[in-house]
Amino acid sequence: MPRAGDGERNAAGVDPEQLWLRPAESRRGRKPSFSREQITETAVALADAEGLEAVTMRRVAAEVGAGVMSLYSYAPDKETLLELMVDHVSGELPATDARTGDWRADLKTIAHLQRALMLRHPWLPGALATRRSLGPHTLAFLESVLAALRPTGLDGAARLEAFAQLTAFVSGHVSYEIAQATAARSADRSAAEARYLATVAADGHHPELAEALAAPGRPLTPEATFTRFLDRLIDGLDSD
Amino acid sequence: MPRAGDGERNAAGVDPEQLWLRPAESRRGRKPSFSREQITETAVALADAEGLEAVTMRRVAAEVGAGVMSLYSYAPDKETLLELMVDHVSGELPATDARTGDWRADLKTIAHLQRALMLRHPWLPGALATRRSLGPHTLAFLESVLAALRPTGLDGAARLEAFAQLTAFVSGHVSYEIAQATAARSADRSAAEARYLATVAADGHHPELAEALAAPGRPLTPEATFTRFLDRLIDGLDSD
DNA sequence: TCTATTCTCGTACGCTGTACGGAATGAATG
DNA sequence: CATTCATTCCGTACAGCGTACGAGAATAGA
Repeated sequence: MPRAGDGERNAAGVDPEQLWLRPAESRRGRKPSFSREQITETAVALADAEGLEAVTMRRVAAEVGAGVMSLYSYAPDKETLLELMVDHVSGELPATDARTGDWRADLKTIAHLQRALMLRHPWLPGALATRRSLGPHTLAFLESVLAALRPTGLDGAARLEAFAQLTAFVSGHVSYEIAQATAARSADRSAAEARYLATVAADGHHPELAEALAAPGRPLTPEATFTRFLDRLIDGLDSD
Repeated sequence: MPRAGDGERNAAGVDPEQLWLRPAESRRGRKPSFSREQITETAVALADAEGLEAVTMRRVAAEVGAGVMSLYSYAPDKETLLELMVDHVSGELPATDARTGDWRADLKTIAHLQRALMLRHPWLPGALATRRSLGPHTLAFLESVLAALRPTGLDGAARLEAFAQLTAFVSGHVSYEIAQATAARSADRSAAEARYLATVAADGHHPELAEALAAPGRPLTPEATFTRFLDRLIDGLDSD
C-alpha cells in the first residue's frame, strides 16, 4: 500500500467501507443534481490546470455549478474528495495482465506507466504524500503489481512493501523532476538561487559543492535518470 | 538537493541570499526581544510534540511568548519558518568527514543517520516533501554527501541527483514506516480498514491481494527493510 | 534632547473547511 | 390525492488560518 501520514498527525479520513462499498440504492428523496464522478472529474481537471492548492471546496463547487455545501452530499469532507481524485486518475493505469515472463521487465513497464501518469497529473505525487486511496482503481492496480511480483518469491508482506516502495520511489522521482522543470521555468527565482549557491561555493568551505556545480557533465534526461535508479531498485528486488 | 514543489504551484519562498546571508548588523533601533534561533527551536519542539499541523504562527507566537506579528520580524513568512526548521534539525547530522575508504559503507552510514533524524522528527519527511532548505546545515550535509560520492566517479550533476534521490528514498521510507506505526496505534481506524480489505479480498476479483494478506510471512522489522532497499540503491550507484 | 531606526503587536481582511438548518424535491404510504 | 419522510440543495455563519497595515515603544547616534 502507498504511504500516508508523513509525520503529520494521522489524518484519519473516513471509513473505507462507508466510502467504497455503496451500491447507492436511494429510492426515496430528491434526485441528485450532480454525481460523485462529475465532481471528482471537475476537481481533477482543476488540479491538472491550476495545481492542488486551487482545489478548494468553493472553487470546485463553482466549477461544477453547485452550491458549496452541496458537495458534502457526495463526499463527507475534502480529504475524501482528494482520495476520490487519486483513485480516479489511477483508473488511467492500464491493467497490464499480460505478463511477459520477465518479471523485472514487467515491473519496469509498470513503473514507467506510473511515472507517465504522474507527469500527466503533476499534483499526484503531492497528493499521495499525505494520503492513500483504497478505491477500486487503486486496488486493481495494486492487484496487478502484486501479480507481477509473484515470481520474485517474496512473501505477502514483502510484496506489499515492495509495492509501497516502488510507488514511493516513482512519486519521489517525479516530484524532483517536476521541481527541476518548474524551477527552470521561473527565471527570477532560480537565478537568485544560482547566485546564492555560487556565493556559497566561493567561500572555500564547500569545495565539493563548488566542483559539482562547476562540472555539470553531460545533462542527463530525467527519463534516463529515472530508468537508471529504477533498474537498480528492481534488479535487486528478489535477492537474499 | 532535496526535492520540492510536488506538483503544487511553485511555492517560491524567499530569496536565499536575503535569508541566509545576513551578518545582522543592526546598531540602531529597538533591541530584539527574541531570536530567530529561539523561534525556530520552539517551532521544532512544537512539531516534534504535536505534528506539523500544530505549527501555526499563532501557536508558535504563544509558545514563545510573543505577539503573532512579532514573528514576522524574524522570518518573512511561514514558509521561511519551515525552511528554518528543516535547516535547524539538519544540524543534528554529524559532519562525518571520516571516510572509511569504502564509499558504499559511508553512504549507508549517512542514510541511516538521516533515517534516525527523521524518526526523531517525524514531521521532517512531510516538510521535505514540499520544500527544501539551502541553509548552512543543509549545505554542510550536502557537502559531506558529495564528498562521500566522489569515489563513485559520477559527474557533478549525477552526484547532485544521487543526493536528491537518496534523500527522497530515506524520506519516502520513513514516511511509510511512520504511517504503519501510527496506523497500528489507532485501533479503530486500522480495524475498519482491515475489515474492508478482507471484504475486497473475498470478492474473488483480487486473488493476489487475498493471498498477500493471508500469508504475511515473517514480520520484517522496518530497519531490515530499509537496509535491504538502501543497499540495492547504493550498490548500483556507480554503474551506468 | 532630538531624530532615525528598529522591533512589538492589536486590529482587520480575505481565505479556508464545514456545522447547521430551512427549503425544495419526489417516492412511498395511507 | 394527501401525507409522510428520506434525500438533496445551499445560504448563512463560525472558527481558524496567514499576513498587511500602522500606531506605539524602545534604543543608538547626532
